[in-house]
Amino acid sequence: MDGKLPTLTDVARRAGVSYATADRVVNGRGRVAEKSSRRVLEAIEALGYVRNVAAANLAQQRIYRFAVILPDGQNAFFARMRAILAETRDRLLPERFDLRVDTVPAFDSATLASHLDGLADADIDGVAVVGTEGPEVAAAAERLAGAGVHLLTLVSDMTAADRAAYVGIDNVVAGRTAGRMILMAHAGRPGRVLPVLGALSARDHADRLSGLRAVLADGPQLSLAPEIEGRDSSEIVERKMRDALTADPTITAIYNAGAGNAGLVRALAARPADRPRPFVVLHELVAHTRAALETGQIDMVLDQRPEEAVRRVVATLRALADRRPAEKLEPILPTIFVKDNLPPQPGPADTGD
Amino acid sequence: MDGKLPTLTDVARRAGVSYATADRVVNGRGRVAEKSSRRVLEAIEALGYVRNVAAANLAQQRIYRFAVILPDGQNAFFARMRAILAETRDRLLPERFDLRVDTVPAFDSATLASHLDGLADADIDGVAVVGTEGPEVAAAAERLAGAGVHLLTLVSDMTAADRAAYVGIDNVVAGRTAGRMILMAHAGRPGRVLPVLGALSARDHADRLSGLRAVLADGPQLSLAPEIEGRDSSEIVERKMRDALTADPTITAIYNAGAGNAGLVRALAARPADRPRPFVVLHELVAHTRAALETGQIDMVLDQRPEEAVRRVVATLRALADRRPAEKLEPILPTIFVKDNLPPQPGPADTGD
DNA sequence: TCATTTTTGCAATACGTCTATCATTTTACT
DNA sequence: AGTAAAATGATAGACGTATTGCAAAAATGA
Repeated sequence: MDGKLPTLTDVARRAGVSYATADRVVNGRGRVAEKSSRRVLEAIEALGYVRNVAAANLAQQRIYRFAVILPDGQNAFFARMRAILAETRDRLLPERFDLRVDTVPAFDSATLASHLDGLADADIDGVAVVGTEGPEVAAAAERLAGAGVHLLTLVSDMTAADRAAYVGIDNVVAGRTAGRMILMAHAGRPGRVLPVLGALSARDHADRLSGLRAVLADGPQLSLAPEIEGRDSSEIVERKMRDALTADPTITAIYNAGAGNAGLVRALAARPADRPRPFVVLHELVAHTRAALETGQIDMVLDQRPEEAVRRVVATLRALADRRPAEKLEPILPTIFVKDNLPPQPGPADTGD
Repeated sequence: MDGKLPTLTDVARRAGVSYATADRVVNGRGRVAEKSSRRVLEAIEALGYVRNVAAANLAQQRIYRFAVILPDGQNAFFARMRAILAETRDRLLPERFDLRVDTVPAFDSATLASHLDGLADADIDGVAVVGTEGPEVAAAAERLAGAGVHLLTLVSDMTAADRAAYVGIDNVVAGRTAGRMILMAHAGRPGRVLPVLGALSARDHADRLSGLRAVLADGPQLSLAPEIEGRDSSEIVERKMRDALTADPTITAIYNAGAGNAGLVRALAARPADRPRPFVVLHELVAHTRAALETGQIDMVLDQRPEEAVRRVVATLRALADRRPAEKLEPILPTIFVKDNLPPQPGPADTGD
């Protein structure tokens, strides 16, 4: 490890070929005899040559152009995601990343599709989109792929579409984890679990619920109440939750696979004073779920770590743009928050490198 | 975002000064009139200039030379850490990172100190070391700082030393989290918690234990058994654990803040058949803790995410080497594993970018 | 105003890779 | 052997920044 690292010129000299030939080999331009190719590869091996990406990027005037498309609205989770993206954008500017963040109306697959079409002409290398089902979107995704633009799904996957990878948590696993925690919290005693979700048609919510069910089968002393569909709206969740708690006084645990948690907490606070509070598991650490944890109104929050998701989006899109093999993308593991391991700030801030 | 980004030449032209003057401003070389400096900064602002790090690194032939020092031994956790470091090293090679991983005898502060002294002469930019207390180490750390080498502590902090940052989990929080889980698993019923640690003199273990104690105070129905000192050895842990379980049949939960988990599981398996298994919380997801989770011999594993630690070490050392402000380093949040959210492979593999 | 100091401009070289062109050599095939 | 095709060599400019030495200009002070 003394002085300097070998350059491609060193490799060429050692292989007994010209720089041009060595370059043809390492950049796979073809038109190289098998014998020369082998000698170059041997020289690379022997010298421990590694391509200098700084020099390469400079020579190519490489600019990575990526876009992330998020649904609009006042959703606290996506607000957090947006903040993380803004920070990531600034951090990556000096390395010639052009990371734009676009917003489209939520659940509007037609608008999303036309927005994707717009990106195909914008000289973009890769796109990450929060998956929305729909034939228009699938068709737009296919057109994108045709235009050489790489596509990832973020947070929520979509089925048919031609996406390179999904970046997000495994929602079945998340539901199973919630179920395991609820099971533990009953310590073998009987109980009744009330599931809440946004809509049964939302894939991620349905997955979480099925994970919950699978694990609760381990504890026959636990029964499941009929699920509440809250449309991710605080008002609807609050009203339906009040009704459910009144109708069924035996409920010992609540799992909300969706949003609308502010209403859930309000309904809980309004329960009869003599009734013990059920064990409550929610998703996403944002201002109000954090507050509810701190004050002991709920017990646990599963957080899908948007920082990690953003980091993986950038890493994966970059790998795809470089035609490198993208790293294996295992699902992100949700972080489990209780009142005792809350990070200093509203949301956890991971570092990136 | 059409064509190309502004260069420092563009900035100079716009500011009405020469390239040399603009360069003096951005690189703080002094000898620039206040007026010129202001005009350059305005031009930078107006054009949105960002320094091209690829070009800069190329021109400077920058090589980041970092070293990580790990304790030797067959410890499964550090074996995992070593594997992650090896992978990180390969991944960073093309970006001109020279990341070496050294091994020193565990708990041998004299050898560690002399090893650190060796690094001071090795033209190294930064070092991360698993903290070991001791005046020799503190003195060596000071000499390192004097030689302009940045020092981080990793996994385990050390008190007096002159380190730039600590990268690792907050062990008090980890203990509190374990305590909260144990509390939940008792669901209000009485119980007795048996704490295990390597040694009371180990700072991280002691911190975890104090966190546990703090939270268990919330549940007056839970009492604490006298802690076992297992020296992180499976044999010692097994023997003492057998004795403790025999002596005190009322134990309902076990928390091992240290290592030696293989012995712990063996002792558990040897308990009288009629005795219900206590609720068990351990640290670090490695092959045998994972297996014990899967087979239902234990309930929960707190993992300190060595991948994240390695990523932060690299990011922080790089920032320090570049004389950039290092990002705020919040403690790493341990991941909570139960049998339902285990990653596909032996250890969780996060991606880095 | 003159001497001195400070500030600025100019020019050149280097970093390692990419890209392209053109001439030359080697190989393959009839 | 002769021709076509394939492979190789030589070379040069570009990318944006760092770094340096030296000359020229401007500001400062007496």
